[in-house]
Amino acid sequence: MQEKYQPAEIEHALQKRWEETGAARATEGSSKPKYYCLSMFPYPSGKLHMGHVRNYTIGDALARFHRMRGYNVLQPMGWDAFGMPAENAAMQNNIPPAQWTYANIAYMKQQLNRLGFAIDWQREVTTCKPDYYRWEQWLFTRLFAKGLVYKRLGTVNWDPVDQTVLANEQVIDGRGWRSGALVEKREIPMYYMNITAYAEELVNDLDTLQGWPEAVKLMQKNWIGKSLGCEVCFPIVLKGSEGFAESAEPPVLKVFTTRPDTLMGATYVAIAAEHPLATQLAAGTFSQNGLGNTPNPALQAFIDECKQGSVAEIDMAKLEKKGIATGAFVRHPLSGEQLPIWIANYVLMGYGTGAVMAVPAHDARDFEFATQYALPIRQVIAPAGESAQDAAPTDSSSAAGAWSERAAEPGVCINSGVYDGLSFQDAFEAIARDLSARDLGARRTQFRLRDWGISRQRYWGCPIPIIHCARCGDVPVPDESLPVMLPEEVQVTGAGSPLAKMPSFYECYCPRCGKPARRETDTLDTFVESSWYFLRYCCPDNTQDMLDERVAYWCAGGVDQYIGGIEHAILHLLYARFWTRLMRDFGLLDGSAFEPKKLDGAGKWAQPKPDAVRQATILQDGQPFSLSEPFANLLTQGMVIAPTYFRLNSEGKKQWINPADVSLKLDERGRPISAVGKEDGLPVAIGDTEKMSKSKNNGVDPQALIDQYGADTARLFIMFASPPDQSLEWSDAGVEGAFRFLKRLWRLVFEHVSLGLAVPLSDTPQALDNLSADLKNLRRQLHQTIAKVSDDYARRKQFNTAIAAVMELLNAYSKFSEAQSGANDSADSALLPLRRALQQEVLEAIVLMLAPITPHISAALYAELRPSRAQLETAIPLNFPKVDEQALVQDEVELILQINGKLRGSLLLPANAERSLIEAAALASEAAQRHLAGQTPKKIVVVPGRLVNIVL
RNA sequence: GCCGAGAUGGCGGAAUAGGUAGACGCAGCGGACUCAAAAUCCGCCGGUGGUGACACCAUGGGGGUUCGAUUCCCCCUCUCGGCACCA
Repeated sequence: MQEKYQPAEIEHALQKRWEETGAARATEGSSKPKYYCLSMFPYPSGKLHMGHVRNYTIGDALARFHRMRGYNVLQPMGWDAFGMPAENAAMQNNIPPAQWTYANIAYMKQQLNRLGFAIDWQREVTTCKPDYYRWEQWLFTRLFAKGLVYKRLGTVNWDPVDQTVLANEQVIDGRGWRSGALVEKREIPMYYMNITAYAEELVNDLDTLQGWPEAVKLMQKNWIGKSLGCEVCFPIVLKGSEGFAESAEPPVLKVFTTRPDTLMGATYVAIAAEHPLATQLAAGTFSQNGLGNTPNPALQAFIDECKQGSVAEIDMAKLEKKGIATGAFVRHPLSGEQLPIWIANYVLMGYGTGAVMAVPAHDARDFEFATQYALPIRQVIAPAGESAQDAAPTDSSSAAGAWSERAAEPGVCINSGVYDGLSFQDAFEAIARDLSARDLGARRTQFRLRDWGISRQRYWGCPIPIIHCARCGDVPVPDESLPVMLPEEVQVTGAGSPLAKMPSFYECYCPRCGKPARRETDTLDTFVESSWYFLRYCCPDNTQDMLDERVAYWCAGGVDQYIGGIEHAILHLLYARFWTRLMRDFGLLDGSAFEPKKLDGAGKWAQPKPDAVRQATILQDGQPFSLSEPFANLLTQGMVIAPTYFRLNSEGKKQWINPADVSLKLDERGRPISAVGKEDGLPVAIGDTEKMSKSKNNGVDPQALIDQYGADTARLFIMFASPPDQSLEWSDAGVEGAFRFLKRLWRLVFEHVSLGLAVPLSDTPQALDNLSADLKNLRRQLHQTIAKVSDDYARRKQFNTAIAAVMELLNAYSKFSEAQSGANDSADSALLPLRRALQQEVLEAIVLMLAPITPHISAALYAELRPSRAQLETAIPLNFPKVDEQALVQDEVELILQINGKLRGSLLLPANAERSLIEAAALASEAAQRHLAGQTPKKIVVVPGRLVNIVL
């Protein structure tokens, strides 16, 4: 055995062997239970960053742990390869996006292998390759035929100088990031996916996800935002138009409200600037009884003003509330009162009907707006707990005081005529009923969730398989013409869509009538690729079908463990849940659909199916395979965050500087006060601490860490630094400690092995009866540690505490060994063989417990400890240690002694001591006597196995 | 602005079901070994008072429930994530 720990040497040797033997390959149809361990695939941005290392180390640790526990494990990896950064790189470096992407993939794949992840690379999926994206084109055409994909206008950020659509990220302070031009909203035709059709199911099924964090389920629930309320119709009137034609049905303005109980407090209505009524009133095309047909330039000016700025909701929400009275009115559906129609920038066209009834007394936003524009505020709800009499009736703008959150809470109706005195629920019912009777409203369920716009006016994405024909309309590309290939040689300029400038791409013939037609040049949102990649891992080699029955084997009951960043808690996970249901409803995830398929000629899968696969396909708990929820257990990893640094360039734009190129000046307490560039020594501004990202250039490259210390130290350190679901501010202080620990482990094993191997104590049960106290104690700690570590891996998924427990055990081992070497020549040397056997048992267990996290050193050390058993040919050759319950038994326990809840001492008592004995011992103790000073205790609290509290 | 999460020594963090606050590690200080250095090993290490035993204070801030609160409840501050075209 080598005396020194040399990570580079052992890691390279093992990685080579694992690769040669296909150690991480997963095959269907073993008798073991399956465990599908999935990590979110990376965007190939160039290099791995610390977030990747953290994510994939967690995944690998869980995969290896379960393999050691006897599972048939699948751990795949792939590339979320379409997206904007490739186009930006193309512009910056004049390199085609495809070339840039494939180069990054090659580099990052090598980095992943250097970290020793047990990935089954035979299942690698790359989303920018036609053999992947062809299937989403294929499904798109079917979704389109069923109306689950449809076309309508959508609003985008428009850069008027570059004449191009911008992503929200490309809009900085309301300006285009390249041109600096003020961004405008523009409506263009786009394709949408009808996710709202599944809103009910998506929100209801959250309750079935027992393996998901509550926070994620809550965020999804709020995002979908199911609310019960009323649709209320306000008939539109123009001043002076009443009485002309009473019989004529006036057009109505529809609003949605969750608070119909406040309807009598509505003092105006507000519509979004994009609302059709706003457009008509401004243009003078809304007319009634000969009125309202003159254009209103002031309205038009306000609507145009609202068109400025980005479409991002966060920007909209931060806007100062502004509005304009249209001069038009509506009639209150119950009171008949006339209320003014305002156009307001705080009303979103995307939610509900794009119009709201405003109740300033009981809604914070309406209150702010009404206060600003001196609109009436009418209190109609008495706060719960206060009687209706106590609340002063108000009906004037002068009553406007400060807003109190309590005003928005449900209470009892006042100032509401026939509804006075009714509770929220009763008023809701009564008003809904009365509206319904007048045909001016009805109960309605409204979702906050909007349909998913999937068109992108960009090049590096999956082409949308539609052909626009002047005669036939939008025609889906027929199966035999799929895939629509994305040309890989292209000029990206940042102005407009490259595909729209390539006649060779868009010129085509209509598949229906054969006449010249134009191919769609938009590409799909990259969230589409990441919505189903985990299913394709099961069958990436199938050239005949999108999915096959191997999905039924690996995804029975869902992916067993999904691991990824908390930033994906809403969008990605919701889209994946949605797509899984779409594929289910198209029979793609249906056991019976797999069965009769012809699979011959498709390559590998033409082989007879293993029984386990067939059974998974046909029967699962007596039901045919079907999948709705893709991820049974979800671990949302906290962000790896780092400070951002920047300088302003001559145009006033921020140039982000990587933390590696910055040196900090610290104050006495170690806090950064200023920063300078390492190269030039010039000052650098310190920005926020944010998630590592390409756009803020604050990612830390783990490569240096791996080069210096090896993969095991990098893995150990990042897992030890904090629990996986917590965000982690990057600092490499402490890496040294992880490395030291591995060196120390190596040395202790070396010292043990040098004295000759022993048979572990656990293999000689007859010896266990003769253990001395110190042997018993160490062995108890060993098995307590095994129990704790197993629980941390399997249930808690908290690795920092598992590592800490192993470190403690190694400390105890070290003390024990030292004491032993002093005792060797004394009388108890008869115990020497037992001591050696226990040391062997402890070291083997430590090495195995660490194997999921530090697989290389573990495999190498186990080979020294158990040369006969170590099968280094396979990736995870070893069984996880088992707890010996007998070793945990304790004769005496320490109880904490408290007096009035304060720690005053401890008691050593038999583990089975009765309450009376515990109380007596507590009262008799020296500490109790001192504090009691003759007083009689009021009561004594005994918590078995933990503490005694004497209350005075 | 809205939704979600978090805040514990000089630093990362532990305390799993309301029961010893600070495990484990980093940094620091002292010592051993060494010609010396590195490496390694041993000891100390939240604050205040005390020679000491010990006492008091302390888990972002303020209040509450409890024999007992880092943990539960209410209010507030700050930080992080998401907000539909970053992925």
